[in-house]
Amino acid sequence: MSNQATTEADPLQVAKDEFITQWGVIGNAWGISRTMAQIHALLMVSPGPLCTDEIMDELQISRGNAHSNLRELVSWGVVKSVIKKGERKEFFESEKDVWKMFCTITRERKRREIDPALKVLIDCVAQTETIEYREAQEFHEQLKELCSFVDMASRVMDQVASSEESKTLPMALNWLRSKNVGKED
Amino acid sequence: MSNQATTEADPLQVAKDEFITQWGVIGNAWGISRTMAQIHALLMVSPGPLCTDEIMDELQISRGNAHSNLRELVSWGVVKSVIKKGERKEFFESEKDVWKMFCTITRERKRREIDPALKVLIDCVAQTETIEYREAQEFHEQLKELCSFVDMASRVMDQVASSEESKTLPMALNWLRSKNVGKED
DNA sequence: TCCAGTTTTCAGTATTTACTGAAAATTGAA
DNA sequence: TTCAATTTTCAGTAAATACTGAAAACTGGA
Repeated sequence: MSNQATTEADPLQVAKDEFITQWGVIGNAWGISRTMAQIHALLMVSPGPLCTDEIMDELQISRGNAHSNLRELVSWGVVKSVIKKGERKEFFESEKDVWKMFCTITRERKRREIDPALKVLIDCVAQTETIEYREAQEFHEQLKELCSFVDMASRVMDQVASSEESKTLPMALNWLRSKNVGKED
Repeated sequence: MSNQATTEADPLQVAKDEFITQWGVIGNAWGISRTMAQIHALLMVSPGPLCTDEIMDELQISRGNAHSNLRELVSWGVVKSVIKKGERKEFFESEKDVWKMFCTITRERKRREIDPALKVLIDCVAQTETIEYREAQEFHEQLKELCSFVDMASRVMDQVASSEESKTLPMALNWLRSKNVGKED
């Protein structure tokens, strides 16, 4: 069950391993492949950049697997490749600022998941624009609501992703609270 | 490729089929099984509740498949089972208010995805509390930041889920815009 | 109690996704 | 240009997930 090549009982190493393993489980529950989440976790808690072989060794995975998941992480923008001078091989390092990481992921999810959905919905709305019997109009209304909701969500994500301050989240929380007073169940 | 049992060229039916198919594709991109998303779409655009057989027939899927995906949708809270008087079988109907649907899903995702993640992080933080050399402290700091971020996100989701007004999203958009003035790239 | 209608379960199978390991391609130093 | 280091690709395989269909369990009326 262990992901480690080392068998030592260094408490720091143990804690890191535990974190990496659990982050993999979480990632999996979020629809991210276990390995990708583990690589991300490993890079997040490593003091410096790591090369492919170190990652392969640490997580006991093949070169191909490490390679493709690293590329995927880079394409999401949460991991950057760095070249150390004198060294020929590529090293990888994770963004460590949680808020920046969140903004990057938000931007990317919007682009990959929300935008295409919106496009589909707009097409469907257009298709039913001209049909006039009653059931068609109900359908058309339902789609329009979905559409404007997704559109709104898309705009919110744009704004979130471009607000560079990590204070935004706590402030949003207060703002929401103030709008929800007396609504506890 | 068609999901339909009927072959008619009714433009409304065509548009609905298109929507159902596409919603399946979208759901898939979001980590929801294609079939589950399709059943949800079908119920969203049906004028009244449908029974299992109607769904099986419409989407050309087996009873077992329809059954388990319907249970899953019910457990998410986005579909309700209704019993028509006189009829012995169960019917299913989707929540149609988009904002309510969003709140329900937010609540559920928080419970299933955020809460367990937070628990794991808190455990890891506790484990590294007492180790004192420098690298351990960096790791500990990194975890604490992650932890407080996820905790904050969790609270935001709570608030969003309990704000019953569909106006909340547009208002949030304005609020974010006002905080982001002059930040366009 | 019996039974037809209906829901639930689940072993077997199909489909999709993830991973391996080795061969091919690329790179840059000499 | 050569060559060793490194990255990339990809056919084959393993693992995970989704689905089927039929049998078993349940339900309420007669």
